[in-house]
Amino acid sequence: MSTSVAAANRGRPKDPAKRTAILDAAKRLFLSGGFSGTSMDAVAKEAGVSKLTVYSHFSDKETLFSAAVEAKCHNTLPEPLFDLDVSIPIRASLTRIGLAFVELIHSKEVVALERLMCAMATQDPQMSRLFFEAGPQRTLNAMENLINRANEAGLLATPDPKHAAESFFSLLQGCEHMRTLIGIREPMTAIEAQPHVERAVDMFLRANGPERQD
Amino acid sequence: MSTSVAAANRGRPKDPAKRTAILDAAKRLFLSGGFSGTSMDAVAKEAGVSKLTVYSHFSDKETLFSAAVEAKCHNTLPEPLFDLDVSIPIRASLTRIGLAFVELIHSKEVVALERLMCAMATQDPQMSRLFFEAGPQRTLNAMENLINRANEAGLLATPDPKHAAESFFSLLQGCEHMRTLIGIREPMTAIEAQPHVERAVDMFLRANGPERQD
DNA sequence: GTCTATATAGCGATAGAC
DNA sequence: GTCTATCGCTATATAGAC
Repeated sequence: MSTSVAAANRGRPKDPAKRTAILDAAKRLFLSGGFSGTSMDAVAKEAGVSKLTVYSHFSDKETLFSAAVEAKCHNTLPEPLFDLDVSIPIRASLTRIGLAFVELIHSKEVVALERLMCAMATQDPQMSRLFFEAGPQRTLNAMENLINRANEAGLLATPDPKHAAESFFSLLQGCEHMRTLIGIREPMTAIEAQPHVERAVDMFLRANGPERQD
Repeated sequence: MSTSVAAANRGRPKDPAKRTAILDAAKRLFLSGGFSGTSMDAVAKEAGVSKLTVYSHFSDKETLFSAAVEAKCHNTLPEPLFDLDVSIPIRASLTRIGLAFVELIHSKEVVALERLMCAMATQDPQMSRLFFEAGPQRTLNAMENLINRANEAGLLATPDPKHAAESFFSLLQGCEHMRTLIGIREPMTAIEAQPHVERAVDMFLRANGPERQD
């Protein structure tokens, strides 16, 4: 009642540039240091503002964390990648998607985000849900649609497109991605990715190619 | 020089039961709360001893953490599981391994450990290395050996046993394991695991079965 | 008596809230 | 910038084994 809209806009307006600077700083620090490993002091310092300014834009640490993570969750493969071109071999289409996927999941940003989501599992699974639906789930859906269209075009003969999409990305992840996640190897380079993707596509086509024997 | 063996054993001996209690408490708390999320006070309380007792057994927090993690790292599948029985169909052998693997990686203990290793990636990758070599790497090696023996027995025709082993476990992990890791679904039940494993074995045999066409 | 494990209390540093 | 809670860690004191 007492806090009317008019009252809320009184006084010196908040600087949107500072809000952006705070959010950017929070994104960097939370992603690399996690929730408890990042202090509000550090965020303020990184953003070049006072701690009070941080609290004036974001009521508490949890709110700032949520805002930072949400802004980082939209890591997906470009949609045009999943536009099926029936005039080129399906193997080429799958290889192109595979290479882009491997590059994505080995990017510094996605690796850091996945690590953070593992940490959030025991604290706030709602945040993980947000991430998964904004990122991986969209990619899975796009792949399933592509498989359906390839089936209709006779390029594939996949009995179960949903599980086929999951198996394709599982193969692309492989064991190397887990090694990268836990920090015992560097992210895959493009040179390393090529044969890895070819093996995954090979296996996928053996199970789902048009010449498959049932 | 001055601290001889005789001198070290003089006086009131440390209670081994308390050391065990401290380690057990540390294992529980560190695995669920992580390093910075677990206080030495909490460990002392959980173990039912004073904080100084904790420090008398483990010189500092890092040492206690290492001891707790090392004690938890030996999660592997039983070795007899990988003894190839050439008298039963290879599909049955693979299914048995697959079910055990899925059950293992969806166990509370392993999920918590993997989450912890993700958090350690940015802090102490040496710990992750320890975990991977004590656990997953052993399983990968055992599988590679089994594939080699199956090849010799004519049960499989796998051109690249090492990569085949990795692809097998990648398929078994699937997307559901990532969902479990980030906390957006419950671990897979045995009922759910059965068809999942069958699909993975199907795909593996299509690529590596003796009747494969090159 | 001598040595050491354990307990209580508290130091210094740092975090988050305001 | 101030306040308070809490962290890792420790100085002092007590209890127990030889």
